[in-house]
Amino acid sequence: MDSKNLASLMLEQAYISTLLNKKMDSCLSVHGLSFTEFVIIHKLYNSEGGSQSRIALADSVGLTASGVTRLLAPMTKNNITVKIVNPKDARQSLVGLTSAGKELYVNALNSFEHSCNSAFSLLEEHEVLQLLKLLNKIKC
Amino acid sequence: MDSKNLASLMLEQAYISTLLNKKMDSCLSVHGLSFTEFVIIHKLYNSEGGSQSRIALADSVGLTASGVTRLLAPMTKNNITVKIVNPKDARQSLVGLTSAGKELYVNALNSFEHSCNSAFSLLEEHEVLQLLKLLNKIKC
DNA sequence: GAGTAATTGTTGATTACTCAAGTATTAATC
DNA sequence: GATTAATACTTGAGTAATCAACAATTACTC
Repeated sequence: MDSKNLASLMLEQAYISTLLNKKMDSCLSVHGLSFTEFVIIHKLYNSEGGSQSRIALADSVGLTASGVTRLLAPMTKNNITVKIVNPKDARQSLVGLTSAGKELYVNALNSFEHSCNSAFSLLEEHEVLQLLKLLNKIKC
Repeated sequence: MDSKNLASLMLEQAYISTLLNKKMDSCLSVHGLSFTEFVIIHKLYNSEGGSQSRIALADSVGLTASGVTRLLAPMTKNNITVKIVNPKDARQSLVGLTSAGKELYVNALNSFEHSCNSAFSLLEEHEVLQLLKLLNKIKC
């Protein structure tokens, strides 16, 4: 396999990703959310029981525990997320969405999906699935 | 087209990209380079005439002009890049690689290609090309 | 050719992280 | 049951980027 192609792929992927991130940030800014914040509330909304530990959240999002702490502080202050004490393990504090947070998610999801539609509008359905499959073969 | 698939694709892509970025950062750190710095010297090494304006560099890398200025300052101080005054346009200052910079690039490229090989080792050649083609259909 | 607009950078202030070190709690070992 | 190790955060310090505002220069228009 030609290393040159692999290098190009990596560079192209990184380039596209920065641009997509910016696109998503700008589309979500009308809801007062960054893309990362949206990903967090998306994970919370779609997680079993509606709550998760900070570590699990960090892993599932690709952030450090520290990053999650810092991200959640203002969101909790703004009544989007809540800290739920775990009675079985005092080290853990679970994070959940408030009802305001859930509502915010539903609205933001709408904008997000719009923006995804626009970004991927040149792809046929089978290409989307193919892309997903190929991305999942990458070893990070 | 199902919006849910597109949303998943966006989220998956973002997740993989952060992990890949970290992987590249760590593989290049032995050369004292961040991934972004590597991308910069890659563009310079492979650009016609061996030099580029800061704006062109910023665009090709997905950074702002400001980001490029800040990135290049220490690299110029460390004798990796040089500022070349453009006699035809005093606003522009072109950026080029020093010979130390070129040498650094060649060494770093080796590590980078190794890391790409590892990241994409589960992909067949035709899948790599397919992935590249699909990524280029994304509208950022 | 003077005046306005556009381009190319740089800089101060801010944001979004990271890492390393610390605290608190739970689990494992002897 | 005491000690050591591991886990789940949090916090201080630092880094890498952003944006908005600025200066310098060039291009456009009348």
